[in-house]
Amino acid sequence: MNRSKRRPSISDVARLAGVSIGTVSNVLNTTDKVKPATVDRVLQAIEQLGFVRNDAARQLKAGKSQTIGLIVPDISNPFFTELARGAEQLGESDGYSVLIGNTGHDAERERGYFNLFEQQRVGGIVVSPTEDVTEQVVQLRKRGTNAVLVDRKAESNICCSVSMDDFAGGKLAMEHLLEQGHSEIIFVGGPADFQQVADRLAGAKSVVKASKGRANLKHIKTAELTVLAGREVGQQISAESRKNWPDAIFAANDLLAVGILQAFAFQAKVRVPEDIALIGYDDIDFAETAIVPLSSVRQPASLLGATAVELLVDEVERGPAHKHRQITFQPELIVRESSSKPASD
Amino acid sequence: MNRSKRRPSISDVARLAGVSIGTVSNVLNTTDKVKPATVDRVLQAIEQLGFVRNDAARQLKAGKSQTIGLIVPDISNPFFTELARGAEQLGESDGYSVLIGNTGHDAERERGYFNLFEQQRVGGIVVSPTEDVTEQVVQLRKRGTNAVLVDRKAESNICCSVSMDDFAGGKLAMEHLLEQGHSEIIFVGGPADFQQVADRLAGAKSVVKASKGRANLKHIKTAELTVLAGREVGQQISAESRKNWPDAIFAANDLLAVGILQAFAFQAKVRVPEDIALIGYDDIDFAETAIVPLSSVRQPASLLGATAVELLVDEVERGPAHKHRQITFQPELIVRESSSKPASD
DNA sequence: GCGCCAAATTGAAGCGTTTCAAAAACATTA
DNA sequence: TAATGTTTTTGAAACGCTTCAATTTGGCGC
Repeated sequence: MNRSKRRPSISDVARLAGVSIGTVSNVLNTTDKVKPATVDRVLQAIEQLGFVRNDAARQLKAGKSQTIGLIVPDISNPFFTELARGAEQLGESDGYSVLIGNTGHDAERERGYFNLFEQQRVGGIVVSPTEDVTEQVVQLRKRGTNAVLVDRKAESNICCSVSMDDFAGGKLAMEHLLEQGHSEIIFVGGPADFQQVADRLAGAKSVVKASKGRANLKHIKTAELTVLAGREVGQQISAESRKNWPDAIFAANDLLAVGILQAFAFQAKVRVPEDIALIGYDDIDFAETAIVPLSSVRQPASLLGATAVELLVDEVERGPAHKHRQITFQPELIVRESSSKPASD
Repeated sequence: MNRSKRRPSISDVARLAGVSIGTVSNVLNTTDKVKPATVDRVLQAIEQLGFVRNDAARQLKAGKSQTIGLIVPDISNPFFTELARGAEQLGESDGYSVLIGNTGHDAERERGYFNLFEQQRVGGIVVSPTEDVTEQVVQLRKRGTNAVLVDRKAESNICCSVSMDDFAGGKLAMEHLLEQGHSEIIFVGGPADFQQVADRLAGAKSVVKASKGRANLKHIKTAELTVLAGREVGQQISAESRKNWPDAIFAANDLLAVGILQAFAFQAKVRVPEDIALIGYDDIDFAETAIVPLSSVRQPASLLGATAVELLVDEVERGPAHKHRQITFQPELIVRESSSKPASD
């Protein structure tokens, strides 16, 4: 109707209902100390005026908001979509909304979201960091905003963190490949300064070392952890003459593995697993339904997100009684067809 | 340090810098009417105290926030991820942050986000609706919050909308399949009450009708538009005896098409496009890199999102001068291998 | 030193809530 | 009826910011 008019406030409601603003506030917050008849009158006035509570004012008074900021490097990666879902679910059950900030691996944008969330006085921040955020977290905390690291281990005493044991995951995948009788193996992944990638590679290397020459590991670096990057590597490998093919490929994540799979399938030259075995990492939903069901190292992404939020909420609500914890989950090997021992060979 | 202490406010800064709070505010808002020396002093005080502006207070005063709420039914669908990206980019260039609410096709959650966003006094709401939101939008608008529909056409006069011509898209795909010489065609998709799906099917049907008996269209309904649902349909079709196979399949979106493709490839029975041609819808990034590059009907998802935000911002900023518009984009046929005419046949 | 103008700074009002001590209304008992 | 206890209601004081009319300061010409 009259779009220019001020939106009705709590005091407009009070006036119309013939009560004080304190009473309206009590009704809004469902305090049980208001007489039912009064409640009705107030609700009616609210309805009539189309009153909607102003969250900014509420927050200003409260000093804190029932919101958690989640910063992730790449929301289009199913691992993070899943992680976010876990965070949202646990947040909701504790009465928090989760706001997602997507950085695209850009440190600048990461800092932008730290700022935005701090200005909004979110209850706390969960971050899967792109760059080293230790200093930022320390500062943030000094100013009174809590933070929890996810998918990255924190230096203890700084803050809580929920991470995966990527080194163990790398070992798991590599040991599996060796057990299957493979010895010439290629690790595909990058950039090298992604901690997770580096750890997985290190885990794999440790197995090679322990095998005392029974296995050999090469590393093909990629600029990204995407399907497209995987596809390029796959084409590159299948273009080699057959004798240069590895026995197996360990991809740093499932997106890469899927890309490799696509390249192989498209050219119909390399058969998986008969010619080259393949294992990925993350066990995204898509792995199971890939053209050849993909072996992978499962990370409980949803649980990671949920646990991070849980720790954060604990910190926010228990205050000084809270103690920082570094939780590390162990990954789990999921064997599917892409890395199975050739049946008849 | 002392985490219990109140966070510093603008007046703490003012006191330390020896100026009035008005001046501090001017510095924060980079008004040019402050002497450089004063600016320095204030900035130093801000630094020293670790002051961070309280956004709630700022918003309360302003009455509006520089935020736009975006409500989508399924953020894990690349179409919506892309749409959101477009919305974010345009929003950012106009100085708005975009908050994303994911409903999972749940009308209850959709209403929840409407409420949340309204309480937060967002600048406006962009929604790709799950249920009919006409009434909600009308109410919202009456109370002073603007909204724009995306991927769904609005009844004119209600609000702006940015949609795709799904009927035309359905025609496009179908005409292409007929041109390739196919006549027995299956449309895969559902639920039937998704407007987009219904429109695409209607478009396809209109072509069949115009063909005067040259073509025949069946409909296999699915409960979701996911890879998994597609896979099931694919298995079902390939399980049929060869003579019951259709010439071509038109999938209501690319996720379904990819699932179908997977089922066919896995069982190595049906060849695409030699045995059955396949076309999807959306042209998600993944379509091009699918195991058989997937023909599709391109929707400029990013542009949809950006345009919706553009209309919303126009409405918010120009107020009464704004006129509602219903923008409809035309989809574009993208022919790839999955539907090409068999080379030698 | 004076007057004048522009530039810089001030400070109080107000945004819409929540909170909480105090007041009012009502109920119960002596 | 008065005294007492209990349930409701009240209303003013924050919360931390922006705004803007009013005031102060500083520069300049005379």
